[in-house]
Amino acid sequence: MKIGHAAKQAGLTVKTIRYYADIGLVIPHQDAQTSYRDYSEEDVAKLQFIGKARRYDFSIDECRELLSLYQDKSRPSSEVKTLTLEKINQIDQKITELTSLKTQLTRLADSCSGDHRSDCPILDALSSSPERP
Amino acid sequence: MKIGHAAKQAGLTVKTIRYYADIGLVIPHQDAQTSYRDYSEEDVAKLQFIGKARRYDFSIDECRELLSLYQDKSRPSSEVKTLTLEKINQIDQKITELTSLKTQLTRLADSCSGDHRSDCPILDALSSSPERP
DNA sequence: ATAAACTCTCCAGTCACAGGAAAGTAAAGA
DNA sequence: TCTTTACTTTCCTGTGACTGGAGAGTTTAT
Repeated sequence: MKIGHAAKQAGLTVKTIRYYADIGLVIPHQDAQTSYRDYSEEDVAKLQFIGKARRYDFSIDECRELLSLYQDKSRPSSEVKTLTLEKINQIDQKITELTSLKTQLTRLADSCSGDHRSDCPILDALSSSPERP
Repeated sequence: MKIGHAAKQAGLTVKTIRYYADIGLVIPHQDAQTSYRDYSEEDVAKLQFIGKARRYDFSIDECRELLSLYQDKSRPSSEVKTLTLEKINQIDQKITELTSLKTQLTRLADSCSGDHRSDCPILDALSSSPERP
């Protein structure tokens, strides 16, 4: 099937799929006559797999790893689980950072009257030295 | 003062400061003889300001805006507050997304035995069509 | 036969820098 | 004074994961 069709099936853009072919993530058969990419059902399944993993915030390299695990019928499930737990930790850490950031910004915003006057504790906090956010 | 000194004062790297000069964020005086950048105390204060704002997750463009508000002594504080509240909303949205992601991944990880056997519900979930994560 | 829809490759841009090369300049020590 | 070391300059490339667009070729529908 041609790339546009594959894109619809996989829920990705044509550009993205071409990019995945370029970086060797999902390499379709190439029609010698037309030089059109030709995607098999299996290719589409891989693309769907990647699309989902990307939505779960896995990087391309992690997708590559997951894909090879996916295709290796004899690998232990612990490998996949480890990768997933690592990803959960990364996400957790990011959430912690963002939450702290939000707390601090909220405190700043609360301290600012936000009216027509020019006096602004937010800018004061940003410009005060030394570095004590 | 020269760029290395300014970098230490501001807690940024030399590379970063040069980049900020390139994009017109903080443009120092240029010594005609040596062609060395020459940073004033005020420049350093701006760099510190930007460094702090960046740590608060403001983009470069938002920093540019904050900086111009910072330098405009007559602007109303409401403008700064609005920008800050928008940023808080962005962060909040990101936290929500990540939390949902974490929940889903945790559910997947929990369902996987993670042992030597090859059977893996995580990969099953990633490869199952249609798109119901 | 023609027009619309699709595909191809190649190049540039995104964001906020970091790394590194090659060359010039300044400060410190012998 | 000479040399070494430390600093600075510009320029180019690379990052991640694509997106947008140009210009050309191909297929399908009318």
